[in-house]
Amino acid sequence: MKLSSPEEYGLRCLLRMARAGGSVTIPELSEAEGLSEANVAKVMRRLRLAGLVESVRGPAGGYRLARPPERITAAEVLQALGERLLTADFCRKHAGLPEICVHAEDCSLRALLAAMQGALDSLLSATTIKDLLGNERQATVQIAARLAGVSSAPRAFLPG
Amino acid sequence: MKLSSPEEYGLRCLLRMARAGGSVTIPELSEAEGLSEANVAKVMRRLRLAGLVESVRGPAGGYRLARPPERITAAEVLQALGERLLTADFCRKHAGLPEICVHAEDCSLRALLAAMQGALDSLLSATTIKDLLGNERQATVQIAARLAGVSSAPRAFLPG
DNA sequence: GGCAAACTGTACAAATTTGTCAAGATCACG
DNA sequence: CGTGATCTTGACAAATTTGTACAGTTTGCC
Repeated sequence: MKLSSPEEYGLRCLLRMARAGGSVTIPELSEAEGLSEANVAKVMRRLRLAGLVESVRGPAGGYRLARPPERITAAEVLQALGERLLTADFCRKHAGLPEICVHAEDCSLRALLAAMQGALDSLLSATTIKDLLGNERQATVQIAARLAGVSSAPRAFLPG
Repeated sequence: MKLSSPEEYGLRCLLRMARAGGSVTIPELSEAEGLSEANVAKVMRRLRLAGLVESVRGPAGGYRLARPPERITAAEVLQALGERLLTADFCRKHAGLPEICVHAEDCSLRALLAAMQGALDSLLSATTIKDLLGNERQATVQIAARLAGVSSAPRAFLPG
């Protein structure tokens, strides 16, 4: 069980964009993340189709986040770039007999997958891009706070 | 993000074995799960190397669980057949620059992966093969009970 | 209008994962 | 002690995933 390449690269690119603040080009992301431009383009396309980023063509173009970082969840990103653990066709696409899913074993496998997905969703839908902007230790603290249902560092509005 | 084939097949075969009670052969598992014998053999080998099942060769041979179903966790099974979300070489084996991991973005990705793995471990190490032996609904209830820290159906020892 | 920078989209190549095959080793039983 | 059922193992083939190439489109700027 591991993250697919698009899932990982998509997260990395979004984090880069969030840190950069404004508009970022494919060559810039390519350079920063050590990925080929073609590969970055492929990932960014999917993020655009999912509505997580917006693109501007032509010189001075590039990508920008479609929403502020605190309103983009890790769950949305992974959903946009990969599949869930338990898909609708799970019982169809696997080995052998079509009626195999009526057996108890397979159904309980579905139960396990559903529980795993649920555990991940709790975490991922509470975690935003903004939570991940610090270093590893800071991000760990933010994620833990989210899971505990504690709003991180409540502070006054800053004008502008 | 999805289960690898060995992970899925291994869980299925272990559930079959647990239901069967005693010794089960590769042809039997192959038939029951709709997998080729060669494929079953490959998966069972890894389960044996991980110490989750024991094999007997020769006629009347086969595989049996190395421990009772309530002492084999889903976490152990997945560990035996696949990789964890965050491996030691995560920062080494990925695109480009070796020093890329000193950057804040990548470290916070590590934080996310670690949190995801932690959430899954909580679930998977509390869930045993025995919890999955019923049908889908029953398994769902068992898993939920484990997560809540409630021991399922406490009952008296049975002699033998 | 022409050029260059940038995104878009499809088709193809490379790498990894998955599945199969075949030859070998072990053992119960007669 | 031979035979057949069974597990064991490494090499190979097929499928999927991943990465690249390339030909296009858009747009700001001169």
